[in-house]
Amino acid sequence: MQYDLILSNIGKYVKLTEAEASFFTSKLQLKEVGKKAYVLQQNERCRHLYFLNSGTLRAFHLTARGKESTVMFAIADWWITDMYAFTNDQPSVMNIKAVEDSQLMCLSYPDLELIWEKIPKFEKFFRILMQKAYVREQLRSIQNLSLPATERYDRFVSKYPAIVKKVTKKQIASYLGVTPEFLSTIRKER
Amino acid sequence: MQYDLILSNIGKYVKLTEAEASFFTSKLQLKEVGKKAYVLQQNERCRHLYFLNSGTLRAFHLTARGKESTVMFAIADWWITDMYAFTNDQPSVMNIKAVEDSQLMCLSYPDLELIWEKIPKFEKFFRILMQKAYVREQLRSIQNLSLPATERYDRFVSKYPAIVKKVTKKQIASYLGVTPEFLSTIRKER
DNA sequence: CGTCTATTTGAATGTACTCAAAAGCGGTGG
DNA sequence: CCACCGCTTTTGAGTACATTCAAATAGACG
Repeated sequence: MQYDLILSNIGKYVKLTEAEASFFTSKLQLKEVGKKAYVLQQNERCRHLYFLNSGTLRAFHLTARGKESTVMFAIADWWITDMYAFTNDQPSVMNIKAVEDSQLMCLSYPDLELIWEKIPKFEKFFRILMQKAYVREQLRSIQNLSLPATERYDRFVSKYPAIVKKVTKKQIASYLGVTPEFLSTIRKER
Repeated sequence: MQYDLILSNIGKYVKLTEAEASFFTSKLQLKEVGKKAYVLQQNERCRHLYFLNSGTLRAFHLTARGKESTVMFAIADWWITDMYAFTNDQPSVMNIKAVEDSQLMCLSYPDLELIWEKIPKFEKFFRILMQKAYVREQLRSIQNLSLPATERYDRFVSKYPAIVKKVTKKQIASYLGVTPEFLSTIRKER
């Protein structure tokens, strides 16, 4: 049922007892959002950490001049939030918006703290989650600095084929840091 | 003495007993490196996590064409390693090199696992460390995508004044993703 | 079917790069 | 202690990559 995916996601890294699993799931809230709905608006407080049961979300930063920069995409089995805003209780620096109808599990920060306190294994799980997220971002930085746009596109397509199927070229362009027009000319060369 | 800085760094987030602190420090190895010495070479295995007691290190990726991209700088009180290579036991994707004479504490992965096992508080500490590192990288990505080089430079200078004092303009340029020549023209406008 | 947005195409522009060379600076050895 | 050497930084000219703007085409959705 609705908790299967999230429990198996956690189960990849730590083993929970029945009691621990049910304590954890008791803190989860189910949320369904329609395509184009905002899960989080920039400058709002970010109250929840989200886990995607199904659908696709996109996190993006919006500048004063209206330029969008995609921070990340999330599909089923991914965790997503504005980690800066969530953990520091600060106005969020990004929007999170549904690319298609999505079902998510929500976890509040106070509940997460309860979980950490009661089940230390969750500290380990989130340590691993944050470690992987850090490595992912660092590798992305290296690629952005060292590779031309054309290779960044090729690598994105081969690394995230499932995401490529779901999102628009314009959204990929804003993830790669190029304009949609330029991505179009890159793709023509392929 | 040599453990004061690292213990106070950890103490910001978790409280250790005397016994825990001494178990932890028993796993640390002191290392001194001279200016320009390599702490890690790209493609080597990355056996250690490092904490800087003093000095300055720079982590950078080197492309086939010889282009350097600075991943991060570290000064006293910072942790640094090739997190990808360290945690996955893979060939490292970056070099780590001393910008000036430096003193570091080294921790091996097997020892870190022992510490996690014996003192779960360290899972929490590293969860927080990884979380902050993730947030830092994510904010850097957003800036790289949304800001022109000139503003990225201004923000770097105001965010990391202590690092600016230690490293060359060329190294800052490779962190910002511009050529030294272009950074020079940016600075002229200031 | 009509509207809205995404995608493509092309022309003009600008930002950042390459290459070359001069100037500055720090370290080293005679 | 000073002269030289190597590397960093600056400067400038020419170039290339990527952007902006405008408009046509194509797709998605009600």
